[in-house]
Amino acid sequence: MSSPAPTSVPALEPSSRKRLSSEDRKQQLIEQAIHLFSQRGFSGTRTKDIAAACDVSEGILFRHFATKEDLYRAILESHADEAGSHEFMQELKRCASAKDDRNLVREMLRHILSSFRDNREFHRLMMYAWLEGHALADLAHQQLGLPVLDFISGYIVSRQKDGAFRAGDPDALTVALFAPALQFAMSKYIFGMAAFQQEDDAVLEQFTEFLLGGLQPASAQKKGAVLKKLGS
Amino acid sequence: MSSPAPTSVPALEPSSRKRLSSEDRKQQLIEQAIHLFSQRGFSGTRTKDIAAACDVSEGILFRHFATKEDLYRAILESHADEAGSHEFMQELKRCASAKDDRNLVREMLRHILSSFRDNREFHRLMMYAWLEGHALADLAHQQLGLPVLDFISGYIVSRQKDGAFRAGDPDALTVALFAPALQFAMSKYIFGMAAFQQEDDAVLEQFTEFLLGGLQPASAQKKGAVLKKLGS
DNA sequence: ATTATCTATAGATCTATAGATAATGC
DNA sequence: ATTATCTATAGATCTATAGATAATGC
Repeated sequence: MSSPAPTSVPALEPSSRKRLSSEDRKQQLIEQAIHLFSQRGFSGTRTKDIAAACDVSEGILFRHFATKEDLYRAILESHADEAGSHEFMQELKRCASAKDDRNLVREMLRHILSSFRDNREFHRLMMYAWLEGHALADLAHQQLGLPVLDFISGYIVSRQKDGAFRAGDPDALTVALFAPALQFAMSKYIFGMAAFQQEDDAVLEQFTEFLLGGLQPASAQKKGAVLKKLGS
Repeated sequence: MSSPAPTSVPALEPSSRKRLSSEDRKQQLIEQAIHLFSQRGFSGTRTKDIAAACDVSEGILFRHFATKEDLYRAILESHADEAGSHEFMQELKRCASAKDDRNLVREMLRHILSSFRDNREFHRLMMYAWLEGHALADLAHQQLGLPVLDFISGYIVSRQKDGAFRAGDPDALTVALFAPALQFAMSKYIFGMAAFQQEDDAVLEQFTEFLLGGLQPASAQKKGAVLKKLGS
């Protein structure tokens, strides 16, 4: 006990404890909250820890956000309209009007993979929100997810009319197109599963060719459904 | 206010408050815990609520499980070895030795869909466990998931040697095969997304044909990778 | 003068335990 | 006699608030 630890020492150098503007502090709180909520979920995260991560007292947190739930909402809303998907949708439309199936599929998958890679915390958060049945998960999906899904579904219909894609329920085919990249990205970036550490670029190419194959009309394939159906 | 509610009335008829054997009560607690944990996650669920769902006091819960964490472990462990996947694996092997690709894929998808349909609470729980980084999620995956993944991956390799499946990384192709059914089942049964309410049997057939198409070697398809590659 | 911040604390809730009580099985 | 159960409560933790203090901008 040579150096009796004083109980109320300011832990950090005072210089590091800047006094931020209301807006800056608010943003910082949101930022740290994303980080912590994404790791432990809403009910697994303590307001105390969020405040500590910003090096302020809890009182400050509740001055900016009346309740913990308010803070959560602010996060989800802050990302809900933050698209970056504008350019992405433009790119998709370019490919679609050129009927460039390969690049359309590739861009779709690339977007999914990079979105999860670059915003894994947000996606983790959204997954918690889905599990917890938070209304804003649904809202975010309607704003971010559905437009893309609808567009792809529509493209499939048009290409089916061209005879370029197999017949079948466009919605099911849409799921089938998105699923591999989503599944891979979730396993790798959200769940951190050990078995999914391949490079994004490599699986991107693999999936693209596979999916294009799946989209081929049955008649374009050597053997398959037709023969089997007759046989059984 | 004709019948003033007394404050400490035994809420239910005494007859319904059976005194269960230790083992029965334990099972009941696990059952209700699955139900509640799957809805709100580990930290979102109160031991008080679990006990109440079994119509016993909290003390009883802690007599059976020393800590809340212990109860959680007991749940995950109770399902970890509960396979039912034995017959499933047998069926897969039958299809594999007959080189019946279509039925193999179909059985795979059917198993995924029915597993999520019949055990949605368990799967929700596992998803929380993954997000929360619980070690037992990884354990369960190693016991339940990996064997199947490895088997499929091995089958793909063998069929590639036959020239029946397209070339490519077997692990990536395995993901692509599982992904649509997993994605659909998760969206429908775990997240309860409004857009995924199609019948399992219908999407099962759609996915099966699509995936078989994706597995076709490039040379078996009318146009595709080869021509495009030469062109670019 | 304004406003970001801290300290201290209220009030609620949550996990876990101790000791008393009542139902069951022998 | 054994053991499942309840009641009551300790001790920790968590959200949220009130009032005092100190840094900033004018």
